[in-house]
Amino acid sequence: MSDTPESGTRSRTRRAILGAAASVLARDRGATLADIAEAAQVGRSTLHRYFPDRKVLVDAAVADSFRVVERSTAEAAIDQGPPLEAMRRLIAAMVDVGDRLAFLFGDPRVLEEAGCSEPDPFEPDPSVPTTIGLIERGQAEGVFDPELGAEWIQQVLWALVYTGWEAAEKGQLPRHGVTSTVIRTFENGVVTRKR
Amino acid sequence: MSDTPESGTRSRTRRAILGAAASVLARDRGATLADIAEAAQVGRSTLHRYFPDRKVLVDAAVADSFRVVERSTAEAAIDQGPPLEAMRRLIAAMVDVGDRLAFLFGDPRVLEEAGCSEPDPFEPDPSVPTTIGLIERGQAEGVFDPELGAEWIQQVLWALVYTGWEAAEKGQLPRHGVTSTVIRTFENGVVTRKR
DNA sequence: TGTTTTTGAGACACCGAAGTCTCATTATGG
DNA sequence: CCATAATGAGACTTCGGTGTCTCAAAAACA
Repeated sequence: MSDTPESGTRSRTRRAILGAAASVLARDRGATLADIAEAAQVGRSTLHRYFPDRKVLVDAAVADSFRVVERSTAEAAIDQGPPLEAMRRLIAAMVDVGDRLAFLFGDPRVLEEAGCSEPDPFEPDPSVPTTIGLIERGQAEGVFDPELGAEWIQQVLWALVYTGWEAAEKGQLPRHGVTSTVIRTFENGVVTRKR
Repeated sequence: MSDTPESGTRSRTRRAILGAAASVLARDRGATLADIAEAAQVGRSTLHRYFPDRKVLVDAAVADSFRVVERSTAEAAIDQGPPLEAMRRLIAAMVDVGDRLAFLFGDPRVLEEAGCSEPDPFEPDPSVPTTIGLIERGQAEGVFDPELGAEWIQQVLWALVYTGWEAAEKGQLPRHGVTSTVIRTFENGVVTRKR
């Protein structure tokens, strides 16, 4: 239980590896540990020194990305204000951490059950506002389509953010336009409607 | 050029392998050739007999899935009738071949450029109606949001169909409800609107 | 500067999947 | 029913990624 605070150098190296892992694996699952080490500008030995084996690394990267996404989405304060506004803030926050999200999105285990603002399949902390909560609130207020399941809407949210990130990644969409495009699509779909 | 028509048995086996490959790889890239062989109810030797190495198999499976998707979407006759109706038929057709689509969707090479009704990055056949064509027609007629890029709308289409397939796969959505849910979401997004 | 920490390069064994081959067994079709 | 086509099981080799270890160089720190 007496965890030495870890030197500044070490924690910096650790973060570099975790970030590289998320980034590389987001673009290519099945990437090699050597690939990740290279992206982190670190020797393969060093990587193994911090993370004994692949599983440990991926687990840590998942947990880390969760924290990053959580931090970002927490700032969106999705339990505050009108659901529509809150959702827009949430989408912006998600796009901001697109690569982390893409990584999590691509991981089979995480993909299973996806509560966005809660740490994994742990028991949901009632004090932390969830995406599902926001969606249900919006449905209750008649803002979000009540005929669609809340989980479905959440899946769509993830899918659209991911698609936006991917489009930007491929240069099909300008970085700065992703958020507004995703929001517009998420809210209205693709069909033109009067008012 | 003199390709022997191939015996009925052989072509049946070949199809079984290709189908199994698409199905298995859709759910798990990185699946083993042994996994695929098992799913195809075929010995690993037989698989290698038909497809010398993994690359050849995957390439063939991609091409085959393309044909399947193409066949299905061709029946939707997306160049006929009102764009909205045509799009609904297209979505239904895509959902019908969801696993093939999921397989293609998950393949890095195919994911690059995605003309849906044309055979790969080959030069587009002007006689074959494309998804992009349908979208642009819809935009011209004012049915689809003209402020969204046609490619973006296509990406969204794929993403939603994929998400729907995945939801059904996980039992989150009943099979029979996928098409209508995807259509509804695609057209209107998730926000409730007056008329 | 001297000491300790941290690192990178390389050598090595290990393991699982891929690919090759043989041979006996089972279908298929004339 | 026989000849041939097709298959499956298994033995075997190859190959690439993984994980372990050593040692000298570089960086951090006091």
